Order: sequence, then structure tokens, then C-alpha cells
Amino acid sequence: MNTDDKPSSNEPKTQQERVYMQLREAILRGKFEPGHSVTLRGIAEMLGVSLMPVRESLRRLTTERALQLLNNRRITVPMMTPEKLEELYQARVSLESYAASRAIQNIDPEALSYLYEVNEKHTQSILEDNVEDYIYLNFEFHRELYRYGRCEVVMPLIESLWLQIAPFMRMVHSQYLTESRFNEAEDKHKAMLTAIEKNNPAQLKYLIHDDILDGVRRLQAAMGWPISS
Amino acid sequence: MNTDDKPSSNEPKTQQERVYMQLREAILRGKFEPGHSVTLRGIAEMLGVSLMPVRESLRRLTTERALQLLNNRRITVPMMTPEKLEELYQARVSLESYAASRAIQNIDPEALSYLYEVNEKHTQSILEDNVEDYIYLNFEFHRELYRYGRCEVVMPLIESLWLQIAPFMRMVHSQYLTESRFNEAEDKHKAMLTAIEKNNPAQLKYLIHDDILDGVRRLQAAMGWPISS
DNA sequence: ATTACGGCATTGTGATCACATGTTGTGCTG
DNA sequence: CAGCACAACATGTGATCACAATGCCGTAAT
Repeated sequence: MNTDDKPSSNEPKTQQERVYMQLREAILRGKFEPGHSVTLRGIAEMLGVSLMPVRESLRRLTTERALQLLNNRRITVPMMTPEKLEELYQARVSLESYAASRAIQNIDPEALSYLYEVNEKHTQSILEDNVEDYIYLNFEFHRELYRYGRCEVVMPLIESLWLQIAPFMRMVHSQYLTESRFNEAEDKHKAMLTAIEKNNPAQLKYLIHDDILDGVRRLQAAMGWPISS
Repeated sequence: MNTDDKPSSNEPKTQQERVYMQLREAILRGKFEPGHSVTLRGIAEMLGVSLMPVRESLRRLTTERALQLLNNRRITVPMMTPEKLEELYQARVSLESYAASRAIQNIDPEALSYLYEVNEKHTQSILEDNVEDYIYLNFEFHRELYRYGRCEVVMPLIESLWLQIAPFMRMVHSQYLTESRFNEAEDKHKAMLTAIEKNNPAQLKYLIHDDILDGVRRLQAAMGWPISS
């Protein structure tokens, strides 16, 4: 009798969903190298499942532009170009600023403390030189923040953008290390939490813009590209 | 020898691609009714193909949020809510303004004349009460405009948003008829083309915002929802 | 008349095979 | 040694079957 209109449950029921989540997390951890090709049978063997769940998962990921389906029927991790990076930057700023401005009014003390906790782990990952944790926890912090904006339309778009830049976050990280060691005073995430506590949406949006731009600048530097305005 | 790195060719080679394009166009024509369920075998029988291409196509469309996969394993056309509409509005304005501002500098006279042509057909569809053409040609005009922005990242996001509102454009259209007949002076698309000719990005962005907002308002009215600011 | 139960039909998912296409390696030829 | 033809392999796509889960509907008990 339970018609159960909810779009989907949280715990994956199908293998396809599990495979998708695993691949997704792997991408968001920077485990996928740009330009490398991904094969159905390779993934299937790696995860110990048959081809079908992998097929559907990769179809999802190509739709989200996390992977690319060349017309030689080969699936690869897309490369980056200066033009794509510029677009990713603009789109992230627009959508994430919006998500943040919606979230700021719904963040209660409990949520805030959890954000502090995530950021603490993020900081730890930097000190420990754990690159994959660094990449993943950065996204996790942003996701946890925007979560309270309840953006059921915008959030999937943002996550699609994340999947597209994630493979290049290793370069951002390495650039991080070469140019300057982690500085507590420059903890942009912590500044965001302060802006939230002071209920200052404008400041929060500025910090998000700055945070995203910072990553873009590092990636441009690591790629040897000219730094945009 | 041709490695052919281009992401995909224009002409669909696989059945899955053909099925996807057909379903996509059907959605962008308003042929899919909100709340209705879509079945694999139903589509397969309708299009005369087997289950596999349909499976992959529907997986793509659910990823783009054009369709919804309930946890009863049923695929349906999503309903609209005031909150979703608000998000769709904000996201469309942000992304389409950006796409337009990028496009305006690349539109040559030839492109402009084609845009006039598309808009002419769009106007025709209104006068002929051809609802599906009206819905589709509206998107087609915007797509053709943004095309010259060469937004390979942002464009897929915009199209995802279009797929989500398309099923509700019939209501926008009917509201169009009830409140006021088509007025040549109110042809927003023509005003956009004028803004392009005068090379006025700010005006173009304003007109796009206004055009999108106009549709949102009509939908809100048709749904009996309060009109947002 | 209403509700609960049970059997049947429908539906998405998973598995397996066949196949067209593209890739790679190898040996022949100039 | 370079260039090319051809075979062997790898890979995504399509088709078909099996199956568990879900929905649907008629029947019967209260």
C-alpha cells in the first residue's frame, strides 16, 4: 500500500547504485587520471561484479561529464583546457554562491559543529600529506555546507562540476605544497564558518568565490597557463 | 590511424543515441506528462527497439533529472514544486546569462539571420496554436543563441534544466493564451536580437532574465501558486 | 460494504552471449 | 630499416533470458 513517492532511498539497493557510488567517490578522491581510459571489463573485474551494473554506472558518469565517451567507443577521463576551466570556475561560483546563500539561514549550531569537525579532518589531511583525503574532504565540506540549502535542483549540477575538476585536484594540491605551506590564518573554510556564525551571507559568498578562485589559480599555475583576471 | 579524439560525432551511430535523442526531443516538446510513469518495455515497443538501448537512454535521462527513478523501481516524469521552480529559475538565469554574454561577441550576421529565422518559426507556432512546436522552438532559439558561446561545460547544465521544466511548458503556453494574445511588440526574442545587433550585453542579459522570469510567472499563475518577487 | 489475503501480471535489474568495430602486435615486403 | 597488410585481441553495443520486487485485481471473510 505504500506508494513511496520518494525519489530514492539513501542506502543503495541495486548493484548499479553501489558501483556508481564507489566510482563516484574514487573520482572525487582524485583516483582517476586525466586522459586514461576506463573499460567496462576492467571496472567489472576490479569491483567483482558483472558488466551490467558497470555499464549503467559509466553511462551515468558520462552523462555527468565525469567521463567522456569518445566516438571510437572508448571511455576516458576528460582532459582539461583553459576554456573548460574558465567555465567550471564561473559555473561553480554562480551555483555554489547561490547554494551557500540559501544554506546560511538553515545552519543550526549542531550543523555548524559538524562542519567544524569536517574541516578539522580536512586540515589533518593537509598536515599528513594525504592527498586523496584532502581532495575528498574539501568537496565534503562544501557539500555539507550547501546541504542545508536543500537545493534539489542546483546540487546535482554542482556535483557534476565537482566530478569534472576532481581529477585535477592532485595538481592543485601539489601546487599548494610548492608555493606555500598550509597557513592556519589562511584557512578559508574556517573563515566561512565564522561568516556563518555572524550570519553574513555577503561575506560567505565572497569567501566561497575566493576559495574556488584560489583552486583555479593554483591549477592554472600548475598547468603553466596564464592566470586569468 | 585516425585516433579521433572528438568526444562524439553529431550523427548518432548507436541505437541508444538515437533513442535518447528521440526521447529528449519528445520531452522538449512537452510530450511527457508530469507524474506519468515511463516503462522500459513501453518505450521499447513504441520505438521498435529492444530493451537495452532504452535502458541506457532512460538512465541518461534520469541522471539529467528529466526523469525520476522512484525507489519502487518505477520511472516517472517528475512533478513540480514551488521550491524546485524557484531553483530552476535562479539557475537558468545565472547560467543562461553567462552563456549569452559569451555568445554575443561571436554572433556573426549569418548566425543572426538564422536566429531571426528560428524566431519567425517560433512566432508562427504561436499563431497556429501549435503547442509542441511553440515549446520546442523556444528552447531551440535559446540553444541556437547560446551555441556561439561555445560553452561545453555550462551548456549541458542548461539543457538539464530545460529537460526539467519542459513538461510544464504546456501550462505556460495555455496561461499565455488566457492572459493575453501574442503581441508583436512584446516579442522578447526579437528584442534579444536587437540587443545583439547593438552589441549590448547588459541589455541582452536583462532580456533573458525577463524572458525566463516571464515563463516562471505564467507557470506560477497556472499552478495557482503565489507569485514570487 | 469494506478489508485483508493471495495469485497473476508487470517492471527494473542482473547475467550471459553474439557481434561489429577499433586497436594492437606481428611478420612480410620493398 | 621503414611501411604496410593481416591476424589476434580488446571493447562497447545489442539481444535475450531469468528473477526478485512491486503493483494490480479478484475473491472471500467479517
